[in-house]
Amino acid sequence: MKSEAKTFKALSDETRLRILMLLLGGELCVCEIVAALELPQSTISRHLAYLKKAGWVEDRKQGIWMYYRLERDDDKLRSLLSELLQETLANNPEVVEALSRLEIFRREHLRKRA
Amino acid sequence: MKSEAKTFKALSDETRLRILMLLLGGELCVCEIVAALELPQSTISRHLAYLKKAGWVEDRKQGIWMYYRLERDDDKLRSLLSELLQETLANNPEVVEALSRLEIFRREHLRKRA
DNA sequence: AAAACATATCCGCCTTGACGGATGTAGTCA
DNA sequence: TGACTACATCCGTCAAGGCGGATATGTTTT
Repeated sequence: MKSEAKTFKALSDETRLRILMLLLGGELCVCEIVAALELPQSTISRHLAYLKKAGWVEDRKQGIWMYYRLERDDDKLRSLLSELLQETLANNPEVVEALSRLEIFRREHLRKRA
Repeated sequence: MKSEAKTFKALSDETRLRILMLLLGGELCVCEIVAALELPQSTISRHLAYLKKAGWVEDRKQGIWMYYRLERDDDKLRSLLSELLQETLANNPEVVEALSRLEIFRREHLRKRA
């Protein structure tokens, strides 16, 4: 029961919810999340570390960048919650806005990277 | 988005998860929850107040007793989460044990009340 | 080597909330 | 009225975790 509480706790912060909503769209590096959410880099890194420790995300280093994506294991609670988040928050204005800022950022940085 | 975070935060504590699992079975008074979970009354009352403030439960006073039940409004997130909890934790050993202690307590206090 | 960038972590500060014994407040019953 | 029960709240204590500027580390580019 402790692990379930921990899983929910990861969702108990607004910033982390937004990060997860972004990651539902696929892998992102830290600077993309920073741009999309307009928050200090240290804040984003801290929350990503939290999400990783809680088992929600995994990371991958590539050159300068650290990419984060949703963890794809067989944890039942987390997969159900992912669906539920998609269902409930996909059209949330704050999420939509963040996704739009993400697109703008990507266009500006016209994929110099791989 | 803040309210969603708050909804999840209510689920981020083991004791509150157990209380909610008990309430999925129907209305309960505080002393029944205390008996089922074997925790100090002040602890249970505190968590119930938290759950009420977070919109998860509502209460009803009857004589000496204070009855709590799951809130039945049309909050989509909460109703989905209730189903999910039922699905995920109904067979959890700690929950099953608590339910059994609840039954014993009820038999001992052979419903003097209405 | 130096400059520029991406990221993680450190730091001090502050708020939230968990704990449970003790106390206050009603309601009930004799 | 007095005793008993159910419950909420107060209290002091403590740990977790939020914030963001500053700093350290590592990578790439020139």
